[in-house]
Amino acid sequence: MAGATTDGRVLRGEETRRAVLRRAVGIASVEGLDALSIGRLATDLGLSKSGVFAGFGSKEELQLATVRAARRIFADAVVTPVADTPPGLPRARALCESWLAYSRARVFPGGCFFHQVIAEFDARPGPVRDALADCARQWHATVVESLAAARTAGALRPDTDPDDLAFALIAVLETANSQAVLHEEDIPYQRAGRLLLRLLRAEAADPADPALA
Amino acid sequence: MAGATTDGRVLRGEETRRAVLRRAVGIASVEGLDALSIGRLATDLGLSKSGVFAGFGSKEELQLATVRAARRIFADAVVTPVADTPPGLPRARALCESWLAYSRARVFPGGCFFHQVIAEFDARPGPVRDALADCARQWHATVVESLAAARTAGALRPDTDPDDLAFALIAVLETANSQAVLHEEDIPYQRAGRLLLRLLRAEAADPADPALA
DNA sequence: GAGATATTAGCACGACCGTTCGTGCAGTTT
DNA sequence: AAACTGCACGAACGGTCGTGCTAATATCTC
Repeated sequence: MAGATTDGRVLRGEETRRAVLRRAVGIASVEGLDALSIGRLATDLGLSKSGVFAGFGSKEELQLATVRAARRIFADAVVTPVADTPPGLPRARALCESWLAYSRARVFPGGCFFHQVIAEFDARPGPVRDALADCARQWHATVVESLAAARTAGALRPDTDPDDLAFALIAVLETANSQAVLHEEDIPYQRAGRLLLRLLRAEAADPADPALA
Repeated sequence: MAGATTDGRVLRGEETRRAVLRRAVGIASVEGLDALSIGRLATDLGLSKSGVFAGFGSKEELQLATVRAARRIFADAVVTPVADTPPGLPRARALCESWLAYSRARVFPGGCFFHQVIAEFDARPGPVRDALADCARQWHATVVESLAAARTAGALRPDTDPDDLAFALIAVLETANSQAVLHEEDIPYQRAGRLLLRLLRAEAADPADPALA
């Protein structure tokens, strides 16, 4: 009972699982979840194929675990850092900047993990697609929330539709990521920065709001 | 000499190549270019694996041919239909509407072919990535051209940056496609329609321009 | 210590992969 | 009619895939 949390065996297992997933999110962000192969992961990490397999039970479970791992990394890289900026418009802006930095810094080597794998699975019904849809919904909701808070706080015009605005902001972010990765340029990020500000200013109650400096 | 164009053998060959590519673009738009397998195409079409292979010479050449085929389909579905609408702002708007209709109608069963496969290959250098980058550049240039024409015609404000505006428009289009496919909804398309108009109006010299009705 | 338990290794399986080869056949040329 | 060309076929190659087994090896409980 006392050893339930200190069992060295399961601890070791979790550690290798983590190692596998660390590698898996990297591969998947570049080549997709389908390119994840158990044998390749095993070779890369000096493990046996059956060892990797045993840690997940099936390829689909490996894919789902990879999505969950990426979700944690995304949250840590994008959402958590803005927790201490004031809610409302400042936080909305911070979220966008944080996302841009996340893509630019290649937190995942292939750019945004979710852009890659959502495109891969969006037309393929199944548990993986469902998990990804959930991630997308939550991220979207996070942005919408901050915009709604900004509106109720009076920083955005009352007739602003937070859903529409969030859609536009996210569209700019995703497209910046996509074009920057595809053409190996920085320009899309600069463009996105300008456009985000313009979109927010267009809906701001006070266009000279210091949060949009 | 006279028979150069009536050789029934090469004609038959081209026909099977076309059949293969018809199937290939469909598969690739849903599952990606990597999911194209020569054996699967052969089985689906009642051909032999080696027959399909011989028609392309390598898997990569099959992928490139698939991209070229998709490019033609895209041009026919999106660009060609707007050739008879007047250049400038009307054509820019028509291009966007045409793109939206192309995605909505599932000209490719998995939504926009290029959204799918660009996400798949954007971080993987090679001939396929290069070909896709070319497609993206050309589409982007098409939109920019129409916006630049609109500006020189006086329909857009002189300080409008056609590149920025094209980026924003394309961002809205791509995101509508992505979300509509992922969540199996129509709402993203409606949102995109509204946002496109708002973006264009914001840059229009005359916000009441009949082209933006 | 002995014994229970959880993680890893080794090995084999059937299926599918891209690719190559030799062959048959339909159409063209002479 | 004979020689040639181009497409498609079937069989087979070496590899890799995901997935089952059965040991071997750590770690915990007693």
